[in-house]
Amino acid sequence: MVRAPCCEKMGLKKGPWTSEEDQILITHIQRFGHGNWRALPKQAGLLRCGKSCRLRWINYLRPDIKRGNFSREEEETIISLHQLLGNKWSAIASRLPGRTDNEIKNVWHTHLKKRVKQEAGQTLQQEPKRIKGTDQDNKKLMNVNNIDPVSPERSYSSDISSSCTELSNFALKEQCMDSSEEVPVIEDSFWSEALSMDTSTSSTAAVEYTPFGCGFGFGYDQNYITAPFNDPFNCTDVSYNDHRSFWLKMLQSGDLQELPEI
DNA sequence: AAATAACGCAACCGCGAGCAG
DNA sequence: ACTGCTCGCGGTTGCGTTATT
Repeated sequence: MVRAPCCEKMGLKKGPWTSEEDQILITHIQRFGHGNWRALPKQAGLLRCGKSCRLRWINYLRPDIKRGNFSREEEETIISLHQLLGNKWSAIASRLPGRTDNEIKNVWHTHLKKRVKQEAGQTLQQEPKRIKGTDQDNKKLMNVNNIDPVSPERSYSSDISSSCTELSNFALKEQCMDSSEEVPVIEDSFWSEALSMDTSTSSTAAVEYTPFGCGFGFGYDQNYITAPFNDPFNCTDVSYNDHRSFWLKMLQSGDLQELPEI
C-alpha cells in the first residue's frame, strides 16, 4: 500500500496552531461536526492535514477538556490504572473524564513514572503481585466469557466494571494456568484492613485488595467494589460485605477453578 | 546577567485495526 | 480474499519556559 504524502509535500502547514486556525476549526466542527477528518481541513479552509486537525480538536479544543493540573486523586487513579493496564493511555483516559490520552501520557512520563519508581524503591518488599497478560490474551479471554472490550461510549461506572472484568480475567487465567498454586488462607487482618479503608472519596482506585492479592477496585459511598477473579456481581454497586460473603462461600466450597453462576 | 540544563507539553510520525468496495 | 482508505493509538520529537550555575 502506498502511504499518502506527508503534509509538507502537500503544501500543508505543520507546527503550532494559531488562534485563527483554532477558531476556524471550532466553528467548522460546531456547525458541521467531524464525520471525515481527512476531508475536514479542505471543507473548513484550513491548510492542515486531517490528522493534525483531529489531534488539535481531541487534545486541546474539545469543549469538555478539563484544563489545569492533575489532582492528587487523578494522579493516584492514573498510577493504579497504569499498574493494571500498562501504557494503554486511551483506556486510562476513558476513565478520567475531561483528560486526554496525550495529557495523561505526558504527566506519566514527566511526573508519575519517577514517583512510582521512588515509591517502589521505598516499599519494594510490599510490592503487590502484578497482573500479567497481553492484548491477545485479553481479547481471547473476553471472547470466551462473552465480555465486550472497553468502549469509550460506556458510562463511567461501566468503565469501572470493564476494568474489573479485564483484571479479573487476567487473574483467572493466571490462577487456572498455575494449578500448583494453592488457595491462600484469608487472615483476619485482611478483612479488618479492607473494611477500615477510607472508601468515602469518589473513585479512589485500589489494586490488590482481595483475599488473593490480585483484585482491583474503586471505593465510594462506603462501599467497595472489587473484582477478584471472575466477579459474580459484575461490579455493580454492592457492599463490601456482599463480596466478603461470596468469597468466603467460594473458599468453603474449595473449588475456585469452576466459578459458580450467580 | 548570560549561558546552559532540565522540564513540560503540544504536535508529529508510523503502525495496525477496521471497514467498504 | 484483496486492496485502499480512514481513524485511533502509542512512541517520539522539538520548542518554549523555567531553573540552575
